[in-house]
Amino acid sequence: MSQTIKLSEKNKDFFEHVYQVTRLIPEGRVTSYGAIARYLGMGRAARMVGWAMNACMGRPDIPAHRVVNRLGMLTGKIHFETLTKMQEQLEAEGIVVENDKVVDFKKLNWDPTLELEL
DNA sequence: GTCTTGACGTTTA
DNA sequence: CTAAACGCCAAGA
Repeated sequence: MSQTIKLSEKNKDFFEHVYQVTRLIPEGRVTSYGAIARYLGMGRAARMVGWAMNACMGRPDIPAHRVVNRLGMLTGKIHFETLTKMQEQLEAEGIVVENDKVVDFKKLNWDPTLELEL
């Protein structure tokens, strides 16, 4: 019955939350999937964040290039228009990327739970 | 309805 | 320190 609809709405809400948080990432900063997932209450479901990102592809309003894994590696670059697009966009914002990973990632790490102070 | 895959993260060997 | 397995939730085949 309404269960299916209810679930769909809930999922949509989760996706939108991911989009909003990603959109709130300041320029020159990066965050991790796990951080967003935890902020949304998903805890260890960091994969869902990546899944949501894949659905957000095609939207320039969502800086998916600012979202990297916990190691600061550009794991999602393969889903971009080009493999170098992600790195180029990061460098354009002042983020130094080397060997497909963000330099000083720890310093540039932007955690919504901390910055937004839940 | 079941199995596999997936832009991750943590834990154990 | 490195490598592999498990756990998480969702979607596609």
